[in-house]
Amino acid sequence: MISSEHSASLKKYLSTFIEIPFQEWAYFSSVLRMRKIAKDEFYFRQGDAVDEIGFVIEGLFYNFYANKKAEDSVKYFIPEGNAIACLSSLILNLPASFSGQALEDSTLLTIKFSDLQKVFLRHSCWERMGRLSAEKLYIEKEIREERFLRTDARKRYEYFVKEHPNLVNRVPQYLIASYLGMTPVSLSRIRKTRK
Amino acid sequence: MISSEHSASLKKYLSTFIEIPFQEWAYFSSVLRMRKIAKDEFYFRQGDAVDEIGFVIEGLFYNFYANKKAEDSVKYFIPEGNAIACLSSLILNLPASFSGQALEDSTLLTIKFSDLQKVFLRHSCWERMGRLSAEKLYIEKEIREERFLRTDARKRYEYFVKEHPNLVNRVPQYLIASYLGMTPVSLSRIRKTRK
DNA sequence: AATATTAATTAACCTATGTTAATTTTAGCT
DNA sequence: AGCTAAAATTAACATAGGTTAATTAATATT
Repeated sequence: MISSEHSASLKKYLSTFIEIPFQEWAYFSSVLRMRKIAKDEFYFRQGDAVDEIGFVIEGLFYNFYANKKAEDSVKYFIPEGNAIACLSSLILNLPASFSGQALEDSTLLTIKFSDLQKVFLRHSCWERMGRLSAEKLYIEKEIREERFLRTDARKRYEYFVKEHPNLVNRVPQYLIASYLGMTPVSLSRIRKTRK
Repeated sequence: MISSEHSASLKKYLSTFIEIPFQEWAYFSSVLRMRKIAKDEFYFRQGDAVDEIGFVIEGLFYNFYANKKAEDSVKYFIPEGNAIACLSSLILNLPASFSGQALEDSTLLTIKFSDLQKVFLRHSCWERMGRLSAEKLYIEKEIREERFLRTDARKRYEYFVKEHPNLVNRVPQYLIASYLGMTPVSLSRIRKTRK
């Protein structure tokens, strides 16, 4: 059982989507587990069979595709207050297509995907929560698509600084470069010539 | 009221996500409208207030961002059997961030977003359908993200040919180029040097 | 069928970004 | 604090892909 102190941040997160009946939250929080992951440790690795979703209570993760020859490709940063999972693999029941690794000492609340499937059947509020959070994730990816489609490297960095001011000094620069689809050398040049 | 002949393809599509009780389908199909859109006509325009989702029964659409100076940026192709909407605008209640235009004479079944919200409250099967289709869209965008992040122009075209063989000869080449984030000149060069 | 329009190809040239490698700075360790 | 390793910067050079413009091919129109 997780202390309410620890689950408060997750409850707050979920409450942005739905109102959770008391009983439902009681059940939901009973299937949560807490897990600490030290800096540089993996939460899951590309190729793993994954079967849970994590919620970052404190700390910071990043997801990345491991490339054979080239540098890894950073897919996403996940700071506290956000969910981390290889969602497509959970849904399609495939091995993880990317890895998740801690950039700081972190604490997660985790729920098994099978338990999540079960709560979907308990009460429609969970189904709704699932829909709304999937929609939110979709919109985030849509924005990312738009950036790759319409903007060059310099502008992508400008957007990043504007939209993730908290990450700029918290994440190594070469990972930001990778997230934005450019080399660390290129990002360094861009930073040098900013107004 | 839409004839069952016309709504069959939508029912089939939705049935890949959920089992729809008879009564629910009766209601759902009663709020559908049919709409024909001729080649080159817009379904919606960037900046419009949009309030519906379309399902393509026959024909083909594409969504694109209109750029000030540069060519338009193609976001997506929507052939028959797929849904077309500016989803983020519906969800966030914002003007459409891109346009949707017919590439062929097309037929749509449409549902008002407000009616969709209502069916979500009628029966949890709809909520589930919403979740599952949002998840599906998310996964598609995730794949697109991965392509922009890890692969060069040539490879992106190879994937396109492999994954959308039906579109290759149905869509003007310069739109495919735009969809893949390159110029028509560049795509022409790539095609010239393919094995 | 002839004409007009639009799309695709080709060529010449250009630029943003990649590559490699050396140098400096920063952050971690003991 | 001093040593080590990792990250960031810089410079020199390479290249994928952009730009412009001319040419050819395909499509639509009368």
